[in-house]
Amino acid sequence: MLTDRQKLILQAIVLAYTETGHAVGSKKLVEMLSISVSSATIRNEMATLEEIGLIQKEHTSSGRIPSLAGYRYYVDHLKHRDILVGKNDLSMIRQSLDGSYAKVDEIIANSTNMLSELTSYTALAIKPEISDVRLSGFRLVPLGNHQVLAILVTDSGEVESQQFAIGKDVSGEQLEAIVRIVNDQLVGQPLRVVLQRLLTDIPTQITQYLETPDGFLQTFGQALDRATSDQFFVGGRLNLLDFSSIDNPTTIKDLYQLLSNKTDMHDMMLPNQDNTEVSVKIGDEIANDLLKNYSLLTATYDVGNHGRGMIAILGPTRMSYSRTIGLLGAFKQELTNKLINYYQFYDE
Amino acid sequence: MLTDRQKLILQAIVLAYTETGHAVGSKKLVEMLSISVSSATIRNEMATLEEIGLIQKEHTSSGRIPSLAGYRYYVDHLKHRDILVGKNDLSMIRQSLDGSYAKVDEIIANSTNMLSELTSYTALAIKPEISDVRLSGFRLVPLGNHQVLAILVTDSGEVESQQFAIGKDVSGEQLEAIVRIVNDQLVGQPLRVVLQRLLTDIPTQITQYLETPDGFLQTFGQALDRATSDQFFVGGRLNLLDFSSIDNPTTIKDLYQLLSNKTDMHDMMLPNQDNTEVSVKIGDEIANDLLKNYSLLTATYDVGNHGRGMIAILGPTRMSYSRTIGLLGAFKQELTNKLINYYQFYDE
DNA sequence: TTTAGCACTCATAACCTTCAAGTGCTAACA
DNA sequence: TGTTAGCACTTGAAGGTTATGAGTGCTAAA
Repeated sequence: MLTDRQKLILQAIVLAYTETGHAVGSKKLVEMLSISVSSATIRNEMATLEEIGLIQKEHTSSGRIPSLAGYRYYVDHLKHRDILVGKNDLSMIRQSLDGSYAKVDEIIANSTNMLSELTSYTALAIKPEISDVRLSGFRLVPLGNHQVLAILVTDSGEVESQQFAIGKDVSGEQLEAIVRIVNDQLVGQPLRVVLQRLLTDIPTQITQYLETPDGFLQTFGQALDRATSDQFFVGGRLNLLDFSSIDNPTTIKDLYQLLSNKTDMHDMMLPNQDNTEVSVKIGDEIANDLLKNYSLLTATYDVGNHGRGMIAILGPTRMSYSRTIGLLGAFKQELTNKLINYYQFYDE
Repeated sequence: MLTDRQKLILQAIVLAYTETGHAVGSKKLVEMLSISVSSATIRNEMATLEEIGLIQKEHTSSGRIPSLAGYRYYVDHLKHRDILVGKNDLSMIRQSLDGSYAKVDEIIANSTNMLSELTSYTALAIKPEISDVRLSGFRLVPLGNHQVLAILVTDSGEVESQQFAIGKDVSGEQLEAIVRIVNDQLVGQPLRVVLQRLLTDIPTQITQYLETPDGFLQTFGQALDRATSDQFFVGGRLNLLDFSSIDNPTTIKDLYQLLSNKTDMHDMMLPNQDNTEVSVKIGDEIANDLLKNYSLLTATYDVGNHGRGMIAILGPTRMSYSRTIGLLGAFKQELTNKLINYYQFYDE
């Protein structure tokens, strides 16, 4: 258990270091704290804090910087309880979410851009997901010139369309027959079942009406893929350049690679079990070696029967936790409202 | 006019510098050239070349590097006439373009990726454009839940679809009426006319059938926008990190910004008037200050009545011109074949 | 428990030295 | 006239030295 003075010192170190980026020495702390003790006393306290493992030195005679455990302690116990969100920030958030959107994708994509701009870090988002999305509609629209547009609708409200080419001797009746097959057997099924049957029994059925069903099946598969997996958004990738050590360009490339991999990121973003509004993972708490110098803040938003999604901020371990946590929390709130509002229109 | 020996020396300097990145001295040149003159003679020749402005020093006592004019001279007069394209490269190109594609976009996007991988530079591409694309088809497909999918088809074969929401009291007849308006008045018109009328007389007509036509008009506009402007592809953006001076992260950000601006890039890519298969712009020949340390190679491909497009490579001025020009030329050829083949299917 | 005092450590920057690569010039040579 | 050897000179890069300042840990006294 830390004494009050030790807490004060740790807090000051975190604040000063995240702001300036320089290690903090005992004299600086005396100035900052307006506490009436000498620097020697502070030094003694710092020695204790270092022993506990909450702060560390960059080299023998340097000032102290927070250790990962130090950040953790700060986030858990020392940051301001009622986190302040600047009025400016809040109105920016509201303004950016205002306006009419045709797709959820737009709202989410816009959110990542906004979040990354507000924080100068990198923002991630995952669309609202419900556990068992089902295929709720299917159309084939002939466009002329042997082109057909396939349209998939899911019960989560997603619409995916993709064109494909058919042989010139394919008639409208044949297309209708295919639509009937899909409607009878696949509509109403969970997407994963649809995906599976697309690989097993459906092809043979289609073959009766379409000599070369590959184009159609591929199209269908791709659209399905998009409907299930294209739910991951990244904003402000370039901000990585600002806060990553650029010495090694391979690392940056690897990072970019990582950021485009939905499944990896999804796993990493799963929140801690601590029931806080914003989950904070610091350094090696993130399950990926590439990110051991980063922190990941995640907030889960809930839009009722339309599922839950996540928004997250990826920044350096020495990020401004108070501000960023506050911002993410506020954004989550506004986004939730916006989405509920958006869906209301379709739900009646 | 350069003597043969001067040409030889300039060529050697360009080759050595583009390969190693180090300035080339007189002794190195003696080794490379297996010419039976002394380094002093070479030095004299180099002094002449510098006077002419084809090579330059990095500092008083350094070896020489090509000046922009030097690269230009090399490209115009010294590079191998029959540029070699490695068998490996060629088969890679063919392989990457092989396979079936549902959209031209996929072919082009894939091409930029391939080109950037093969060259380790950044690749750009513009889809085939015809001067006067017309709207050739329009549909509205109700999807249930107050959602409607608008589908636009152009006579260049583009298909764009976008969903939008309608009030719950809108009937099928109303939608049909709208389709009729569009079919009667807009289908067959050039896109720019469509775009214009969308801002003038169409809204009033739509209002007769739709109380709040904003959603529809916005959707239509967006889809049109995409059909006309979403034709620009970039591959291997990250390669910029390898060959740009990373000292200044702002510059990298600015570059990225620039690369996402279609119109700017389009203008820069316009080929020189020299009737070569691959147009080469070196350093300040590119009409943008940000790119004054880069070279831009452009090849125009022609797919008959489906228009022309461009593919391009953006790399450092000290790029390997022979190889890259060869590669881009070969790629252009293969891409043309592939596209002709692709369109043939629809043209009959 | 707190503090003043002090010896010690280390990163950083400034300065110097050395080294290798390269140049330009001159004078001699074919 | 073109070529060459020779040489003094320049320069960036690498390595070494030194001074400086910010900081530490420890000791002994208050």
